[in-house]
Amino acid sequence: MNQSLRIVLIEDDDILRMGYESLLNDVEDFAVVNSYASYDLAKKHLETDQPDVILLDIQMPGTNGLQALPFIKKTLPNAHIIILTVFDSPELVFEALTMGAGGYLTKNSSAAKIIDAVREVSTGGGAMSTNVARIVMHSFQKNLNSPLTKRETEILDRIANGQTKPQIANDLFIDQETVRSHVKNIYIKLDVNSKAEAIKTAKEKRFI
Amino acid sequence: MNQSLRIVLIEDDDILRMGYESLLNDVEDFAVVNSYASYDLAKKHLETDQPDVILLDIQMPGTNGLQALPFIKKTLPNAHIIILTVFDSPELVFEALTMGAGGYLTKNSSAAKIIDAVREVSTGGGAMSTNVARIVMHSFQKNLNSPLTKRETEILDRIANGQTKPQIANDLFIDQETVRSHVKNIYIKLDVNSKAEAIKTAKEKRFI
DNA sequence: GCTAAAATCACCCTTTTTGGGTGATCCTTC
DNA sequence: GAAGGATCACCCAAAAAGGGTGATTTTAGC
Repeated sequence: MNQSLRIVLIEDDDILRMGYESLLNDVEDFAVVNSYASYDLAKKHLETDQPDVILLDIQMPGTNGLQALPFIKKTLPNAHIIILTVFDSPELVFEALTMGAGGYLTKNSSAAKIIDAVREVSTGGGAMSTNVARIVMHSFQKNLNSPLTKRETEILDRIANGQTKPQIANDLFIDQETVRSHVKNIYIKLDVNSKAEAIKTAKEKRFI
Repeated sequence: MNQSLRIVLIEDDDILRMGYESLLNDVEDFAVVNSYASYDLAKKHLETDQPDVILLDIQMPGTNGLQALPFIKKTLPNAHIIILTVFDSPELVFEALTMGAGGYLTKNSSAAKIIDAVREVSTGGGAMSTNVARIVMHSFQKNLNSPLTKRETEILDRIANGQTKPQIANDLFIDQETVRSHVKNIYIKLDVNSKAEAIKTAKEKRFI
């Protein structure tokens, strides 16, 4: 027989929590096993709840959602967590994703989107609302008008990965002096005079 | 009056191209102004086509979609480009996103998803299919079982950003010797003996 | 085919940074 | 009160960085 997908809600707004609960319970193979108004209230029950998916609000009394994330991950390593919040600042999104959230939805998401997202993350997939996708995609975008040449970019990239000039020279089959020469040009173009500044500037301007 | 959203398709499969064209033309405010079987055929017309959104296949005869991306971006800086392909390898996804694609859809996407995506990217939003979202989210995930302490992580992170030990000491208001001490412990924990190796290992294992 | 930009290498020089060893003190947290 | 974490100290030699100045060769755009 097919087991239902076990879902836990952690959301401090009573109306919303009940709304999500009824929404998700109406889905054939979904079962909201429990719902809590805060992580502090939820934590001692999570282990017995054995959720497959947790919908987690960020703003909550006591331990907030992002703070709770690593603890949940630790007690339930196989649970998939979807952040469900009104906030969509890059900082919060990135923190949630680095902490291992499987999804990040803003609360304007449609019922269908939420149901889709739960199903998606339960199989190890990813789910995010379009505004979050925008933020994430933006973070990947490189500056296409870099003043650095291909070779210079290659070398600066290696410097940013901690390689020394001799190592770079060796890897690229060129002389150390050539690397030095490129680095000097990089410094001039970026108007800096040290590795740290070069990396900082290049990252800020998205040249690397 | 409201202008229609001008769309251009670049897709080498005739059947698919016609299918997308008819799908998108059926949308009230969408207008497929032209469609091409390759970028090489499209390039001289793109400027006059003035598309708002371009659906771009990767696999094509001649210049492929990813190679074409920077050129399109250059001639049409305000056009939004959606990659529409069968491939979803991390490498291709990241390359497309760094090159400035506004969306990345795999070809198993439903008609509704494609229409949504076009509308979304046209307003500067992001769009990706769930399998792509999984790849992208995965790339953010940090290892929550790092052997490094908070301070060690902080310091290794700064090393990875090119800072020298004296600079780090200064920024963190601690002595250089303390930084050295942390670095030594980091090297022991990671079983390495240079910055480059430490950064490499830490990035591979997602400790930073 | 010419010209400019990019990539390559050379040698001058001093200062800074690195990495290894060995040890000690002071918190905090369980 | 014990352990792990964070702090600082002093030994040392080797490595790397950065600044200046100049030259050659390759590649790419008009």
